[in-house]
Amino acid sequence: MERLGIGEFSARSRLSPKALRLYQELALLEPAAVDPDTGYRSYELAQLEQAHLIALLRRIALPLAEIKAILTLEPAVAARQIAAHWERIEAEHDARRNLAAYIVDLLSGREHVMYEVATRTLPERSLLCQLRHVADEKETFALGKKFLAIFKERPQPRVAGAPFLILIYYGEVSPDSDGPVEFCRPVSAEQAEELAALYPELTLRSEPAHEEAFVHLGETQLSGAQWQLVSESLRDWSAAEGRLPSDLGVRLTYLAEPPITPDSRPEIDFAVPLS
Amino acid sequence: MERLGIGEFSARSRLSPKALRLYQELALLEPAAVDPDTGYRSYELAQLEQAHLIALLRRIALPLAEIKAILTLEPAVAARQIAAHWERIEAEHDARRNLAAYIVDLLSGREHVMYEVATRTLPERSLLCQLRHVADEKETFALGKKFLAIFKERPQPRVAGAPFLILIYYGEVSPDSDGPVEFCRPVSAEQAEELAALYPELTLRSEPAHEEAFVHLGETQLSGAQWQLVSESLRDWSAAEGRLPSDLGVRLTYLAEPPITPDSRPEIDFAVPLS
DNA sequence: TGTGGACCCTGCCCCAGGGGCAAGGTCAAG
DNA sequence: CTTGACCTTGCCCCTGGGGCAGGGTCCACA
Repeated sequence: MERLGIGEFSARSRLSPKALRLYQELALLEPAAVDPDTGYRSYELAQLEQAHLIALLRRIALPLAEIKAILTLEPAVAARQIAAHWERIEAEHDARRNLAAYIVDLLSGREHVMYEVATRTLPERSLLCQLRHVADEKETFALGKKFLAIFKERPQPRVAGAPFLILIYYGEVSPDSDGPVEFCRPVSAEQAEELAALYPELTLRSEPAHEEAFVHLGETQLSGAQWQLVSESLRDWSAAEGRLPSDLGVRLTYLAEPPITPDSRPEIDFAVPLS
Repeated sequence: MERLGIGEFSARSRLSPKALRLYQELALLEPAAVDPDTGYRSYELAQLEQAHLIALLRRIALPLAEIKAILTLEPAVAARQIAAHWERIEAEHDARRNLAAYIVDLLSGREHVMYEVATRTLPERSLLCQLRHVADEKETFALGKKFLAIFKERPQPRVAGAPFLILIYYGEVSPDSDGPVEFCRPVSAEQAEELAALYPELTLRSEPAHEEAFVHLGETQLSGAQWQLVSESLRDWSAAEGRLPSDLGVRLTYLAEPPITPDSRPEIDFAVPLS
């Protein structure tokens, strides 16, 4: 069995010796043997394959922790994971692309198409809510579906004219910041207590009357790219009107109940409470 | 003039206080005033604009150092810089996309289209060379053009059958690793000395006879995506044949002199010397 | 006039994914 | 035996902040 020193192995795998030592420490790629006296590492030829896979995965910016997980999987499963991961990267990249275009337009003095902002006053409301931490939009969608399913099981008349679902984002939903997001259903004040008893997994809270600025998005799916532009529109409006958003979270208001599928395009408002 | 504490300014600009302190330290965004006794920072409303621009630029992953440079520019110039920067990001992303697809295919057990590898033996050659550090492909192209221009000024007959330009990459050409790249023109051994005198800006060196593995790319422009696949093809071949590349740099061989324009598609070989 | 709570300060350690360097141990060829 | 190439560990550096500790400030309320 041919053995390679770390230098040889480094040259053949195109991974630096430093990186190889790190991968050993993280149990990503263990040398075939380590001399107990000298500490010299030695690798086997067959390990080049794994080393090469790691190098490839690093080149698409996969974190070492995820690489470690992927190495333990069946190749076919690993392939699906990587494809899914790449899709997320692709989505983030798309959002950034639109933002870059917006910035360039902004600095060039070109006008960018913005959304129209209006305000509305809301009365005090009773809400049945569920607070959740989510890492990406897909998870939000899945949780939203589960939330709505709760009401399908034990259906209750909705408050007339009220949205059937409100998503309140208390923080950015992204890999580095996981919300939280609150899923809410407005209920009538009189029935609030008895309904709350009916849905023990939900929290009843009431929201004081307030004013909010909103953008009507129509029947659409809110992509990362749109999200950027919508929040820019609100920022512009806020600066022009001198009205400041309060810190109560940004809301997506679903106005009419559609059949919820990944392709459904419910009628949405994007809103921020004002202080 | 209304002043804001760092907390207020942070909330309005959506930059964390920590980030604001960092930006002050880096002279990116200086507070309008700093209380000499307490160290309290205060900002002016008008600074929100700059803060917002910084936040936007950070969201497209522009490094703070580049943001600092951009802030000093005319908006229109800044817009062009950002557009150019984004184009580079986009190119890198494209290369990664192809690589991701390749990895997924590899792990799925699907066959990927690979390039055909052959070998050839080269005699000892005399080369007139210029070694340069380059950060991206555009720079390589620009320098290659300048290199060829040298020979246009003082034209010399070429060695029959030899390529008119060889690019030797001693390291990766990317933002974090800038080559170096060597631009070479083979010349006949007898005339080498006198030609070298004619081109004082070039270095004369001779390369020993050797064998190299190569891929014929035809008339094409080598994109980042192709580059990945070509080097995978050579790696596969190397593993299968048991022949190892020497560390003398990867070569692009331009076979026939075309008119050099950004759209030209000269006939190219991609080669690695064997040890 | 105190006092509590909200702000704010600096300074330190932490993250990934290594790069670079220093001080010292090892190995093979001449 | 020496020399140079190779290897080891350990430490500090980079980005762009997050988080926390220990301590100072500011304002409103009692």
